[in-house]
Amino acid sequence: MTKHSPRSRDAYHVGNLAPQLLKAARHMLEQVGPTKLSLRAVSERVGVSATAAYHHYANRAELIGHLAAQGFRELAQELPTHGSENGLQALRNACLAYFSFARANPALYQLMFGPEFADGQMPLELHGARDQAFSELRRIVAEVLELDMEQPEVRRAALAGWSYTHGLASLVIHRVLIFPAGTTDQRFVDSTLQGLLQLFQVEKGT
Amino acid sequence: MTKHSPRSRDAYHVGNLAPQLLKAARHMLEQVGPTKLSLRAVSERVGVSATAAYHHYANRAELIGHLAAQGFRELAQELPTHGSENGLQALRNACLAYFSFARANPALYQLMFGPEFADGQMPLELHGARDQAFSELRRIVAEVLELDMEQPEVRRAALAGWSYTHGLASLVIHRVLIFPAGTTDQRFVDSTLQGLLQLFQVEKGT
DNA sequence: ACCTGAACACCGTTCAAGT
DNA sequence: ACCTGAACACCGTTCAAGT
Repeated sequence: MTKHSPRSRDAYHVGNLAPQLLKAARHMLEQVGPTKLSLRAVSERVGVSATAAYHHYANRAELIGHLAAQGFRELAQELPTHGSENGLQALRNACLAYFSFARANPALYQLMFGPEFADGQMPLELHGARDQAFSELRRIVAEVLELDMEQPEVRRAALAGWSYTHGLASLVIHRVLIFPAGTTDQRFVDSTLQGLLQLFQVEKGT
Repeated sequence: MTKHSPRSRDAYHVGNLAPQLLKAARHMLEQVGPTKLSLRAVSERVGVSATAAYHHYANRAELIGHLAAQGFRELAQELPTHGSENGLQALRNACLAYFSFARANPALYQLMFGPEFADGQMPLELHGARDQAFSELRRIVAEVLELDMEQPEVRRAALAGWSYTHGLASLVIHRVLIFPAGTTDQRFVDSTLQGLLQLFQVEKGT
């Protein structure tokens, strides 16, 4: 009969709210999409008042900033191309890993590269995580080119490679390109890479 | 003294509201960004009640759908690479035109490729305009490859080229890559294209 | 046919107050 | 220190009503 008795959402406060909010947000993100993820809904899901989140995150932007940072960390982890025989293989494998990550976490990927952070303002954590992911890419490209990571050629080539892969992932995720029904990520990435090669074989001839 | 006298917003109704709303929306889009463009604000700007728009567009999605379609039409128009000496030049010029369009209309570009239309649902007009823009790209690639537009090789190559250019534009627009201060669109596109070439010169050696 | 105002169900965010 | 409820300024959208 005491006031302690749980009332279906387990009373007053929960303990470590911050990570719980993050987890709930991550889960809801893939359900409702990056633009429609609301603080109020996330709070309610955790079983806490709508304003409780503001004691752990400055605002919505900071919450989704953490989400995006998490995404970049996971992406950076999956990039390393374990056992690749040669440069071509390493590049292809990185491209494939990148593409598969985006396909597996479409809403998170949209958030990571979406307009929410297009203005300069974004959490430091996010900026760091993003740079680290790009570093991973540069490392791979440096190996392929057999140059030092800091060389400007490496930077340019990494940037170009990132553009290509990001573009492919982005177009598929936003359903601008319809991903062919009967195919695997691997086959699709390979086939499109063939297309790119063909475009440049012509260029070399001129 | 009649009721006809204009009251600063010119009385009851305006005439051709639909295009006026579109125009106002287009203008506000670049100011507030794709996610924050609101029907209410657009309506107020035109000087009309918040609900008036619903007599001309089914909902917000349809309004911004028209906006995006307009974007694809303009993009398709700017792609044709008038006088290009050879294939490489044509490709580069298309890439540059595409990139410049995105840089000149960042919010519109974000809208065109943003999550708003990632679910299957989008206006027919938008779908058509998008396909037409892609057709333009295929035509250019077909010329470069000296093949028929309908060939699957052309489709794949166009898709790859689109991915690359879209990726580059998208990363710059979302400020993932910081566009170098002292540079022009032309120099930036050329430099990055060099990077891509370098990446593939290695591949050819394997 | 075209537009308005009130209303509903949502948002993000602030602030005084409670434990 | 951590959480809540009421409140404010916004949304999209519906609906009955006005011209």
